[in-house]
Amino acid sequence: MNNREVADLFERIADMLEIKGEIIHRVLAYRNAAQAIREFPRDLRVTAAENALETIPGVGKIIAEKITEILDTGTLEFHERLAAEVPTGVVDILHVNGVGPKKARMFWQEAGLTTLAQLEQAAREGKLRSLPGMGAKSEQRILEGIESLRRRASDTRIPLGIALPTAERILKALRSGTQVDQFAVAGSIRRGRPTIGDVDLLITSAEPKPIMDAFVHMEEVARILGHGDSKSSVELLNGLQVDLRVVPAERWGTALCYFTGSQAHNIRIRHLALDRGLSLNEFAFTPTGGGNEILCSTEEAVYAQVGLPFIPPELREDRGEIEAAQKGTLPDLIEAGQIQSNLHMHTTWSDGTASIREMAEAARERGLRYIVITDHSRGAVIANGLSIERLQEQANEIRRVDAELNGSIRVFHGTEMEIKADGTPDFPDEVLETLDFVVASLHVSLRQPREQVTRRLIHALQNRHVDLIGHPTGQLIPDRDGADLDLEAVFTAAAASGTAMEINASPERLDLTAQNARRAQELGIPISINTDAHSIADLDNLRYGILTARRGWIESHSVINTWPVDRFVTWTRQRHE
DNA sequence: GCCGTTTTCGGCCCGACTGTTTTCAGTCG
Repeated sequence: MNNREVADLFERIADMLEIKGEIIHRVLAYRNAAQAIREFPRDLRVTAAENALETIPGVGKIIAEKITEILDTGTLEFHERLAAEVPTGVVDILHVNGVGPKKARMFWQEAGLTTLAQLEQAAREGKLRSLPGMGAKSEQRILEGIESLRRRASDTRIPLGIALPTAERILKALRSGTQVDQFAVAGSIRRGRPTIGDVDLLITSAEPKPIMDAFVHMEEVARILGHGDSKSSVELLNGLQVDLRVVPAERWGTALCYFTGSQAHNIRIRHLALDRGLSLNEFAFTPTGGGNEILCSTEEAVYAQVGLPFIPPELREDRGEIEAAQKGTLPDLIEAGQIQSNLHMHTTWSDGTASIREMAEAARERGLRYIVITDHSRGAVIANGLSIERLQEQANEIRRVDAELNGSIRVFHGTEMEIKADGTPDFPDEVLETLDFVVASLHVSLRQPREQVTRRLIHALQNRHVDLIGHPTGQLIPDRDGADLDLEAVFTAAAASGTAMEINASPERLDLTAQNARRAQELGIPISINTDAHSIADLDNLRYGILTARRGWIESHSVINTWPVDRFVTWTRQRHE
């Protein structure tokens, strides 16, 4: 089992324990462990072999033993026992919006409902309203919840590339015609997480009521989950849940911190506040011994109150940012404005939609100084990969466009070369050495055994013509896990060869992940942030790559896209010699 | 079940909203 499957199993255990009425803190312990495992940057199997599972925060002796059992046997006896007791369908019922552990248990124990279908039928027939605390409205709510659950079952978390533009569009709509003063997208979008559970919007306004009304009556709202003066929630037609909160301007800082999270980060900040005799919530600091609230209208003021400099939202995951802030060693994070180049993009020569000239001009409009055209190589048949002959023809066109643009932006010739299933490069050395820049990527046979797929990448890294490994793991968001790679071995090879590793900015890739990129930077591996654009519009995906890099603590000195063109040319020439 | 510079016990976030309740329980974030 991989990390995600282990995490899912613990999440399931937490569900079943909660339905059983287990004390909430034991339930939360399993949920915390599941979350920690899901985000753990290393392979659990390796960590288990090192006997280091208990170094994962939230994993103690007992859960470590359970992880070991799962990894050794593929099952967990504790889970089997629970599963024999709590029907699977009751766990499904727990996931219906509006149903919590108490109701799931009541439906099961009092009404004998053990599947979603049974619950749905009972609600339709009006049989739930006789149960305590239930009425006609709750039945309706449950029916809607079941429908929503089924809608979400196909696409669980929403990619950042959908959630962020949606959030910005809603804020823009709310701001026209109403009295919105300050506004922000908070939550995991602001932290740049690759997938989003729901959208958190925060505003200040002297007159919130009309804003709330406008919000719940937007055209794209599928249903209203809540509608109050300070908080409203809706579900959009695309399944995304959006929460809108109105806060007083003088409490903007505490509220924005609180709703940006992460939860783990907030808990640490609260503890720092408690050390100073202050309790902290979304409204204010309050002296624990009594006394007046301390209000913060900015996030800077919140951090200052606990003796810290401002911590950028992308770092707020309790992954060392608080210690770094205390020591004054917060990273100087990469910013979009520092990016001078895009080293991975496609044109109509392979599977892109724009010409070389169009891509170059669009890149120039976005402030870039140089680009590399990297169409697919011949092995990528489905993507109209270039034969050696077409590659040579393309070289002529690129030289021509580069000359025509007259230095306003430089255009270089590269390839995104297949790393074939047998590990051999798709072009021979004598072809590669005619190119300015070579990206090598895995597209096929990602499900090969760990040793084999790892060997393929290492082989590519040892080719002196290869400058960059594109989207190293091959993950697709939210559907496909990356290849089962020994990334530590891959990184060791990359550090030795000086080959760059990509943070692919396409919102469906975001690969390397933030945590893997952070590790790569630690090892001194050059990082490259590229859009892998297949169209002009895709060039705007750079923002997702920047967010991911910042989440990975990436500083500008690690990113080869910040280099002026001379340095880039010198670097590639030296590598190819 | 986890955790620890108030450490081996006793905490672990709590407030808004909803629907049912006739004063509050359950859910959610």
